[in-house]
Amino acid sequence: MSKSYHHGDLRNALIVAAAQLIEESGSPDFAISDAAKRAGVSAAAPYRHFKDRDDLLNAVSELCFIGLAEVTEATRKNHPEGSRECIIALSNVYLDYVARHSAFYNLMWCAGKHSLAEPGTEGDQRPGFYAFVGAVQDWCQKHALAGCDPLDLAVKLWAMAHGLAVLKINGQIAMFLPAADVDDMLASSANSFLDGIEKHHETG
Amino acid sequence: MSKSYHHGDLRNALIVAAAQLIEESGSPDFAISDAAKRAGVSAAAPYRHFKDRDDLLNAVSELCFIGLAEVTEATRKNHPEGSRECIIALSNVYLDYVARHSAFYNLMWCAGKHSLAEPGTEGDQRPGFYAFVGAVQDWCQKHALAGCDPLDLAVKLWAMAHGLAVLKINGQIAMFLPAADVDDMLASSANSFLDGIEKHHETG
DNA sequence: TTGCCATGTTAATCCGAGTAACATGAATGT
DNA sequence: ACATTCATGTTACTCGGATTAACATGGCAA
Repeated sequence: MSKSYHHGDLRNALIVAAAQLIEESGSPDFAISDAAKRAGVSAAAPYRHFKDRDDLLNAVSELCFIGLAEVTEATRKNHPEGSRECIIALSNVYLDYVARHSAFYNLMWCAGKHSLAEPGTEGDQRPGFYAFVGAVQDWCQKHALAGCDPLDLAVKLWAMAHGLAVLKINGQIAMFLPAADVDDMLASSANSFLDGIEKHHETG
Repeated sequence: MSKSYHHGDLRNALIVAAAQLIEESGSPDFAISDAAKRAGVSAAAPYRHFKDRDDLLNAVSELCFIGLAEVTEATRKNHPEGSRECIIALSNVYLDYVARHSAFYNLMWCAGKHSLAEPGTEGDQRPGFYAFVGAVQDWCQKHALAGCDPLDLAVKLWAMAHGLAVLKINGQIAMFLPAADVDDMLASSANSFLDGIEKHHETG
């Protein structure tokens, strides 16, 4: 029989269903009961696998972070170590990922909504970022910029990509610069920034 | 009598009550009925002034944007025209405003939650940003950087400030750089960026 | 004064989150 | 094979809060 009393993989089915509903509606305000229906179970079943709504949302969020880590790490491998190109590529991949998953933006980043997973735990959100840190570290070493902190630099570049992503998602870029290519903006932002860093180390 | 059947200024009272509840709880998930209670009216009264929950939330959001525009414009007036200092100060004021109103962050910026007001209408969110654009424009002229688009530059700097604000609000900065001063990070980010722009115009 | 109608009120309805009590069946030990 | 157990589902609630319907008040204009 195709439908047994026990689902078998309901937890994951619910996460997928929730993700689909979020993507389809463009907002995280779906009904648990709809996710349950889509997974073919009753409205109460989800509570066997998730404490409450936020718990399910967190699981979806983790999925997103895993996806982000994957593309980020893959990108780093495909670019020369220590190259500025690698840093820019990572920034753009980040921007694209965030923009393409804009419906999940609130889940992933919005203030205090969902608890950040603790470092070292399954949902640790840092792996994706550490590809970034590594690339910046390589670049610093290659360019003999011993004085600068790669972590600090990485966070600044990250903020740059993130800021553009948010403004893009919210339509602010389109409002002020209708013809702009956000990828280009990010690349030139990062380039100017890195130029500035290099300049500082040449003259200072 | 102090309490008449008709409130007299219920619309504004509700906006204020909602803003208070959001600030007190740190999240925009307050109950309409609580806002009504605080304004001293019944739970259904708000619907005479707001179509639905989102409509009230939008009104609160507009209030925030007005506040942002005020501090931004004031800051611009208090700094030398065309100075880099003015640009940095504006960036920091922006960062501070967003961080101090983090409970309102979702209302103001989060993806598609609330419609952006149309240009020229009462809730037009651009005035605050145009102080920024103006400062960047002054700087470009003063430094004879004729080739660069001030609007483009302004958006990039804005994204920088915004990105750091988001990462700060969400605790990401604290996670990766526990000792960091985000204001300093923003200032040095913007300085490196502007250094890079200048360098480009010197050499290119 | 008389009536209008914007603004309030009370009393529903509806929807969706979460819980309680019961049901099923896969796995496990005898 | 058979009985027991417990994770996982089910149905049938409760509850809060958004929204609406029908009625009430009173400021204001003709």
